[in-house]
Amino acid sequence: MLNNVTLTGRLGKDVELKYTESGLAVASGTLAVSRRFQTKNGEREVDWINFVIWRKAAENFANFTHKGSLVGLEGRIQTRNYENQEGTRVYVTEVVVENFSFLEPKGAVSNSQAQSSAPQSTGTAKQTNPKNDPFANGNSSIDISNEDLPF
Amino acid sequence: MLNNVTLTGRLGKDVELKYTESGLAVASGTLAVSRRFQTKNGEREVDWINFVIWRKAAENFANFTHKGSLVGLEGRIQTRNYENQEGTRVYVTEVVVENFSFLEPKGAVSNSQAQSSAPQSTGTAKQTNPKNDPFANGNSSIDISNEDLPF
Amino acid sequence: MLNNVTLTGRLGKDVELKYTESGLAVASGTLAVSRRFQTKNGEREVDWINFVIWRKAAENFANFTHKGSLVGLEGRIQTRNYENQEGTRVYVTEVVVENFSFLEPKGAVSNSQAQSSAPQSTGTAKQTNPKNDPFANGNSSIDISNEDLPF
Amino acid sequence: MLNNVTLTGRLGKDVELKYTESGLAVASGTLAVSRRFQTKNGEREVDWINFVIWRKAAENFANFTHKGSLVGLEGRIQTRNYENQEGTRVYVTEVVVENFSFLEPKGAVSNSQAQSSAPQSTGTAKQTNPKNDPFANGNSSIDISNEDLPF
DNA sequence: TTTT
DNA sequence: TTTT
Repeated sequence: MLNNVTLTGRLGKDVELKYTESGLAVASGTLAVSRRFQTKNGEREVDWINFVIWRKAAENFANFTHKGSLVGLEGRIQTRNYENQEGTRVYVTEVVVENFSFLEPKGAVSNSQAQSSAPQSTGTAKQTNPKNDPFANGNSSIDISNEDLPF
Repeated sequence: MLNNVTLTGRLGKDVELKYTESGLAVASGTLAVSRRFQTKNGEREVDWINFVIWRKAAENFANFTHKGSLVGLEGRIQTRNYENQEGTRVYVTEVVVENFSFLEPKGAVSNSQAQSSAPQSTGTAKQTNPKNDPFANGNSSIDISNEDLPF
Repeated sequence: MLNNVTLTGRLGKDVELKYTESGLAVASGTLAVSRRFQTKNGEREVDWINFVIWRKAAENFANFTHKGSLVGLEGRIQTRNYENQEGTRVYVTEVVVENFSFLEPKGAVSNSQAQSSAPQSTGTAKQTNPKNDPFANGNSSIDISNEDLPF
Repeated sequence: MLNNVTLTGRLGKDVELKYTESGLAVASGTLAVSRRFQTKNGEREVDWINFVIWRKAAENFANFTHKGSLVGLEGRIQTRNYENQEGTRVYVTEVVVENFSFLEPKGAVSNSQAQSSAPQSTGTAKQTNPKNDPFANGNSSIDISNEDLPF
């Protein structure tokens, strides 16, 4: 069945990069997407949309974004559920990202490198220190060979 | 910001039609969208995606669909949260439908009218008894004047 | 950059299956998508959208659809231009399909097999004779291994 | 039927703002959307996608964008055809924009005001001289009342 | 809590 | 638990 989502927005915080036991990279984050219409009182509400990215793309995304980054995401809606510690079932809806696009003007990202502190195993993103951002205003797949792509 | 969703799938149950205190119609339902890829064991997983439809379109949708109907939905992802009876915050992600399309072959819907039992105030959909489905394989907005459209 | 299209509609004619010199399968077709809104005179206009599908998916699509088939398509818009015989530049806009979904009820496709006449080289689709349609109301990727997928 | 397009890209030139005889504003333009994948020779191709925007939104869009602006567009694919001066039929595929989003960082637009030269009747956009861009990184509908919206 |  |  068709299942297609396209979003632009800003990262609510740094993306979180983890690895599954089998070694697969997964980045998870939440995107702030402000609504088209203002409320009567002139405010603009925001939808906070959770997403995940798999494999090599997860690492790329983590390395070139940070809290506040403006990005575009394409993917599909996924639902899952699990039992939490209290024994109640929790329902999760999130976007599985299949393509992304960096929408920041060139240079904007490098500024943010300072706040990167290279955490380890379960850590937040930013393990590497890209000097320049080749993706700025560009696309997601530069230098990503076909084998690397999870989709 | 851009926020766009397109889905096809089957209704997990009859849509639920309610009215706000101010008299606005709202239909809510959940769509079963089977995934593109099978699991290793040859099964096909399903995403259960919640959605809401507002105003006149809600009534139209409720009147011409039922549990199992094949439909297409267009809209945007919305998130909201509230505190439940136990005092814990519940996070909801759902699709606000802005357009829909009936994908059933003509005649398929009328068969289902038998199982309709016309509940009242808070009730599930199917308040009316359409003899034929003018929307079958067609579109959502037949006979819907501009004033009626919530979008 | 983001570039996402989702469509449902009916095939204006049988899809045309060809092979590139390097042996790649390409299916091309046109989808009739009826518009949401009627004109003042109560008619519903149709957009005729050209599309192409590559590789194994092209063959699957060709084998399981025919003129009139109700399908869902996901992909991206592509533009290209070439010089025709008269030396004037022709601009083409088409959808490159990355995923599709058969929306016909089960059995609907087999009826159409009769009109299939298995043409050769440049020919229209339908080279094989599927008895049943395993995809009906299902998805595009049954029995398609990862190697086969063009996306 | 479903017909949904989402794009991000840069305007190939200033949008062209015209008025129909009945006084409806129409903006037309073309968006450069660079492709996800590079060619073997390391280049990134671009799709040049034509679009139109109607009514008040057309004027807003024209006033706050210029050649090179980074924007997001949502809408649907439309096809039409007409006979040109030479008597040959021309087929047009374009995106009818139903929502848009400015993705430029704040301030970026005002820089471009200098190159605006406010043409008249058939002219290119930029009739007004917005000092600030209230839409920067924001949304399309600020200060647009419901009556103004073409969708 | 789910559909074919 | 949030972004500009």
